[in-house]
Amino acid sequence: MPSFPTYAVTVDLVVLTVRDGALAALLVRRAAAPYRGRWALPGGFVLPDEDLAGAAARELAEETGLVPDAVHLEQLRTYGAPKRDPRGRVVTVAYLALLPDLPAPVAGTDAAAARWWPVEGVLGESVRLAFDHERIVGDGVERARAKLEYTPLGAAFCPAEFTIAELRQIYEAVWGTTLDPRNFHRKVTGTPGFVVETAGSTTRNGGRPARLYRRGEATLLHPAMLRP
Amino acid sequence: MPSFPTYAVTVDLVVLTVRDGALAALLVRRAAAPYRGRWALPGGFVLPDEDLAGAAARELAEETGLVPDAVHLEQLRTYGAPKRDPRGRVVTVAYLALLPDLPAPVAGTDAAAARWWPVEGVLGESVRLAFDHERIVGDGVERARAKLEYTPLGAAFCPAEFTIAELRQIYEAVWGTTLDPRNFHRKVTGTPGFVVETAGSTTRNGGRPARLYRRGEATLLHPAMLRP
DNA sequence: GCAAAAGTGTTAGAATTACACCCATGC
DNA sequence: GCATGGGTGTAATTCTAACACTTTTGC
Repeated sequence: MPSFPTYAVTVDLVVLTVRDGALAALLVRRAAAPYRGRWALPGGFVLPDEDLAGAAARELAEETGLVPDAVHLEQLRTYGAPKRDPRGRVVTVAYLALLPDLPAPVAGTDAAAARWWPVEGVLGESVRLAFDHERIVGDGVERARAKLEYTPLGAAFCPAEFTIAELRQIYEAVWGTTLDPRNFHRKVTGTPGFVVETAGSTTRNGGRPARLYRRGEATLLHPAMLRP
Repeated sequence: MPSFPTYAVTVDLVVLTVRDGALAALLVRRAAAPYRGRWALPGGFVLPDEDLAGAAARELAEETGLVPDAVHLEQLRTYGAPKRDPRGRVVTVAYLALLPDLPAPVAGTDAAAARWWPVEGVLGESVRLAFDHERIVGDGVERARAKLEYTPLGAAFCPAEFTIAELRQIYEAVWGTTLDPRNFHRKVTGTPGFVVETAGSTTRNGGRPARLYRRGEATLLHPAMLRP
């Protein structure tokens, strides 16, 4: 094997949830240079005997206290432009995590300053991120929006039991649209494996009691639910 | 910045074309250990001042002589399991390239032994690849199959001018199915921006002359063309 | 003329859309 | 009773699937 250049390899996490009717990303404030004081994606170096998904799961657990089974975590894309980190050549493998709105917002151990930011602000002008993280967030959001079309992943944003209207509000927040409640209900309940009816019901949203559902086993939607 | 582990970073290419009615991948025979003599994906180290897509384009040009504009090249996925390369920790960023069937099959400069292999054999038992390359090929093939559904990328496998029937044969080869020629024709010509009619026609496939088309400007198909 | 492939027409079914309307609760 | 949201019915429309049929070439 000839000599070859070496690189630092990190994982960065685009952690998304729906809070207050809006899609939000988890960001941490950088305590050290470069970009000291700027908001950035949570992440860190890949350890020597850890695989990439394992590093992503570890970082997510450190930031949120969540066990990997409870969340959806998938590889997003890898970023490796030569000048993306002023300290040297750093290649980062970005992962996308989709979470229910957490009761204890951020139970991080090493995140003194971590909070949820609406993605509208992050992708607009109101929050400036470190490194190329705004682009990574943008790619993560677009992946999430696309996946809601052809997978049942919208339920990953919901707690264990949820109503169809709550699921619909997830779609509306992620896509930034409104959906017909009646057609949405039929589409979701009529797609085998999308959701499973439970015994319970709730009136937490007012009006007639709504049935509670759990996530189903399906991984793909046929046919897809297209954005309007 | 604390101390951190460093890694070798490579790009590996899943280069696909359709030859003799079958989807085929470009593989090179390894001249050195490990896996000496085994077939593997073309690829190599990312140079210090090169970005990832640039490294992929350079490797592709070295193997095929093709300029980047003429081919479709996209990032596929990154593989970084600790033991995937016995020489040490190597993270590889896989790229997917889609090419027309080349007249001069492999005009590689540094590929003494390079050839096209039908993916059926690569993903079956008849060819054993080095490293985790079989899995990478599998991921690339699945990406290509999926993308034909919702993008006009099938045309990336065709020469500059092609008939609708030739495009249909691409789909049939990639998906391993048969498609109704009449409905396919209507779907392709009826989707704005998928293909653009040219002045020419050809009888190279026998029968009534077929109009020749070029790739259109569209990047997404609405509605998608689903696999049967 | 005949074979072969290109391309058009037509019809039945499936899925989406847009609403009207009824249901079951809290107050 | 009445407001509120949950859920079903139904018709118009669009998209797909299946296949009969016509067109234009080579031989």
